[in-house]
Amino acid sequence: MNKNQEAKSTLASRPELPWDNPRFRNWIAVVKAEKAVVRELSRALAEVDLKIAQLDVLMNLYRHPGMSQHDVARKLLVGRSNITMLLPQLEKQGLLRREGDPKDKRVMRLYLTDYGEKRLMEAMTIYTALIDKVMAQSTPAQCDAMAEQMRRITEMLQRDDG
Amino acid sequence: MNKNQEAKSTLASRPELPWDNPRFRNWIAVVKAEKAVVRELSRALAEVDLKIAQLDVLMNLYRHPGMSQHDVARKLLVGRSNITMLLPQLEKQGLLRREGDPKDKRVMRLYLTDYGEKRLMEAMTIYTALIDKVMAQSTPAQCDAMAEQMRRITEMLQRDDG
DNA sequence: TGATTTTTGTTCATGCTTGAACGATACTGT
DNA sequence: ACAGTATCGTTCAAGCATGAACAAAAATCA
Repeated sequence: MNKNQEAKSTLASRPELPWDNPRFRNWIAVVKAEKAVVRELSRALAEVDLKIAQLDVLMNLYRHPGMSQHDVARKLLVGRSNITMLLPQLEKQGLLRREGDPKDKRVMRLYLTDYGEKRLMEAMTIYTALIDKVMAQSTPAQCDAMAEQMRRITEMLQRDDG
Repeated sequence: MNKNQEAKSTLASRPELPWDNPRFRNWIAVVKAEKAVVRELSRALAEVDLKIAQLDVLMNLYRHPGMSQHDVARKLLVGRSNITMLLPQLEKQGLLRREGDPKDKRVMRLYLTDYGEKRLMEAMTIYTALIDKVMAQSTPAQCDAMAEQMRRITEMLQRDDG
């Protein structure tokens, strides 16, 4: 392996290295776990021939039928062009349909088809199974506490944004 | 603004949805928070003209001077080709140098330059400042507990991998 | 030794995401 | 009504990550 650590005399002399900061190490753990779950989810979703980005769109359309492309983009925190280039694949597969809004000819309203809903349900079965397995690593109370922390973080950063 | 949300009657009629699963909602909170922090970190790192992927490489080289490209790729959970295409930018900036290993002519050993170390420290100042702000949303005990959960998750999924 | 298999890094084609520029449409204020 | 402004969706070029295919160099083993 690699055992050339003698250059670390410099390291020991440095005060307060980021890697010794417990908060920093804790955050790294979050990133790693998120990456691992996303990776696993990607693999699992291949079984129903869906990408995560596509599933995100379908999920939002299920909850909010008739969303505009702009709405979806904002909800998913991606650019509008991203949605534009994502939709043709989904439409070609017959998962959703786009209808021009008669009130505002600029916007396209998006609706899940029955087939799209069926495929969404298949994907969600896979998704929830994975999340159940992941969250089963902790007690429900711990999960709730963790989620609460995460929501505070998100809220704090969004506050800084605006 | 836009206030056309009357399509919500449909929502109430839907039975037992994944979105009502508390564990599922909790995980979504994790993903959102992670995304928000990554987004903010990207913006902040622009000040020192570094991408997150580049910083990841520099951080690992600081801790393990002489790593091979393969080692770095495995550590960062990315493909080897990714590293190949990442290095020229860093080398051109004078942040690191590549040396062929005399013992094994296949491998290229990577070392941070003094300048690279300096730039790394600047970036880490920004990084840790952000993480401190983020983690300050919870008590140290809560952060530790959360990180512990995350480590269990990562470990569980890696076990499934192998 | 010589043949086979692994490993390391590179190249290349592909796909995803972004941001800027654009046309069409709607809104605002005078 | 009209000129200026804002919004929605599209297009396009650019940046990044990925995986397959490849050449060079080790490692393995008969």
